[in-house]
Amino acid sequence: MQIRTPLELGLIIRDRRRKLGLTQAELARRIGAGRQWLVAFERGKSRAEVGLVLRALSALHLSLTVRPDDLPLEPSDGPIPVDIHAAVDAAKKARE
Amino acid sequence: MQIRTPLELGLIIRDRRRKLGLTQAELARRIGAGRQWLVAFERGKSRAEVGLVLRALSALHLSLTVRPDDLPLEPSDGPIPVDIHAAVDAAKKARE
DNA sequence: CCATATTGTCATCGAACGCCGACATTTGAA
DNA sequence: TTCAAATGTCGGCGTTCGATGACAATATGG
Repeated sequence: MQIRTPLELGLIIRDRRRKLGLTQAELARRIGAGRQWLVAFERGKSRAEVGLVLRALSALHLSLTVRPDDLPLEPSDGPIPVDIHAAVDAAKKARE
Repeated sequence: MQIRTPLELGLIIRDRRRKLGLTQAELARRIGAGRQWLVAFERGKSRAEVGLVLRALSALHLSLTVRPDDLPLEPSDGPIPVDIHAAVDAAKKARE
């Protein structure tokens, strides 16, 4: 599964946690985090610390892979390229 | 590439940034972060916020994928399973 | 339905964040 | 080597984190 945003990460972890029959409290305990941290993270908390996220993935036996994005299999009609400048600018404005 | 720790993530981003001929200041500017954040993150900062990390990956055209860890191709002799309890406990002690 | 477990929310608090400016160090090219 | 660019470090500042406990709301099953 392709990850683009913190929310996607949260949803994936939520689904996996449920498939494994774990409660939020149980998973939180296993990764050494507070239960509320998991609640917020599964709901897309963007400022969650990456160390805890990696521990959560590990505890759920989910492996994370990074690879170059180029070399599109379908040259045209692939995923729409994101203009990160626009995205960041929009985010900054949204912050007020 | 398989990611297990924040440091691995930082090193991958550092390598990619260099391959693309970007300076820390340039990349930081593009993702809307301070230059010092990138410095710390590339060196393994474990408490970096995940939102910025995802923006960095995106800006470098690196795609992130998550998949279940089971289904080992080599049933025996594969990667050593991590005892997350021990890992978390060790980390907590290391914190003092 | 009711009882219970699970999940979500609130307020508090110390700790660490990320930003910034300034400076030290390292790197790389002329 | 020399010098400028890039990288690393420091202190200060306001903000937000994540842990905790307590409570409300929402599943879940008997």
